[in-house]
Amino acid sequence: MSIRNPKQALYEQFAIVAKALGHPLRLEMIEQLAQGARSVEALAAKLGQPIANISQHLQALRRAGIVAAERDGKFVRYSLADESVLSAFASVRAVAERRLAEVDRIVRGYFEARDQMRPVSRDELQVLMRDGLVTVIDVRPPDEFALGHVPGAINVPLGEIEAWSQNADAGREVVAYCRGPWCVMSFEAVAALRSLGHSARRLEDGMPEWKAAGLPVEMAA
Amino acid sequence: MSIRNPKQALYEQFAIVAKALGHPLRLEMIEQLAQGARSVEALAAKLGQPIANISQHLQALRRAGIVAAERDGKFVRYSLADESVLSAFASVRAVAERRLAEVDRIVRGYFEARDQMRPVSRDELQVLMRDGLVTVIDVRPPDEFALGHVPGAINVPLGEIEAWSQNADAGREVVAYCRGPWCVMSFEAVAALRSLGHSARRLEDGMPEWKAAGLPVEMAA
DNA sequence: TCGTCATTCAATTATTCTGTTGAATGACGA
DNA sequence: TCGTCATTCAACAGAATAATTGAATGACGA
Repeated sequence: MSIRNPKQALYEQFAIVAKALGHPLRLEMIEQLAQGARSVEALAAKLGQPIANISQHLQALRRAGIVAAERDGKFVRYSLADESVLSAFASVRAVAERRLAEVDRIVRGYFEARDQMRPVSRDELQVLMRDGLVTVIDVRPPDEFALGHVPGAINVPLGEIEAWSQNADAGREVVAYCRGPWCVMSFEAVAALRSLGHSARRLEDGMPEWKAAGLPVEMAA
Repeated sequence: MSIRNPKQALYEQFAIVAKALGHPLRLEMIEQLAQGARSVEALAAKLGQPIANISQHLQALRRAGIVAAERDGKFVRYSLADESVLSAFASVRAVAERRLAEVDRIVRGYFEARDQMRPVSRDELQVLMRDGLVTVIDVRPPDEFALGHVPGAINVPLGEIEAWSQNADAGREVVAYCRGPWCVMSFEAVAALRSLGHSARRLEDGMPEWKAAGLPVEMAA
């Protein structure tokens, strides 16, 4: 244990990152920080935890290079270190979603007792679209898009995000959605768009919920 | 803590996956399993660990849905549960690479010092092979080679590099690959070949990435 | 049916992690 | 310079995890 070859040392570094992701509260903190920078106090209030506890978890995340700290007046504002954190979060979730039968069960229960913390709600999106303030993209594969999508949305499958973004107005905000709140594709789309300099957010949930809410659905021509 | 809403329960499931990735030995096991299915005994031998220890870590990985078990005669063969595991591994690594200063130091100090030449990308290698310009050697042990290798590659385990090079055309460039971007064997192979007067480079990554990219894989006869 | 043997379980100890408390730090505004 | 207040540190108890040992399982082959 004391004598480590470089290979083992590397694995230890990787393990530090994964271990930092290995706690429910820290994951929740990461999702909060994905919405924007937060002070320790704000995070603590949001998550209903003692401030000192949040502070310590933030230290752990910082040691792993997952979050960055920046002083802003009296506050220290924490934010995600970079976009790669979001994709790591998304792929951990992808493993959990595909493999843990229990997740399905929990997710179903979750739809009934949802709380408020998704970036853009359906109602909010309707207002934004009515006022022409955002571009809405549907990142699902074309066949799913053809079966019904948010009126006015553009179909931009994940693989085409980068090409599409080059012709898009970089100053206009993009709202991405896919299959639902636990679908990774819209996370990845947002991460990709942000790293390309665009302003992007996720829709709170996805197509099935939109249709279930009785909102208009457009079919392919 | 005892009363969990569905959201927290969900984060707990995600945390189980991340926690399972949060141990150097388990990460090493995952890299091994990315090469192909392995028995407990084979893994233990490969990593120099007690069998019971490996078995317990495998249970942890299985609980997290990261590996799958399948009985094969007397042995239980473990393998990665699906492709999403590899991408989770890769994104954890990406976070570590970008953010941990120590990783940079380790990588520069150990890996890059041994390989100042640009590694060969997969696309580049395909062109070089198509045009017959290079000899490709797979420096992994024969058992891993047998489970799948780059078509046309020759299996030259590390210990046989010197003997093999004496019968090889010294004017022909060699491309070596092994288990992946962090596998040391191809670095050492390239270093050995260069010191023997050959022209040698590494493939940028290794076998699991080649297979994951959907490129053809050849099995042993 | 029985022995073999790869694998798993159970129990132990050492280590690490978690959450709480209260005190210390240190930047800002007066 | 000093008080205020967001944040961090230090220290503790309780819980979880890791590695080791030896015994128990249970599927295969004879």
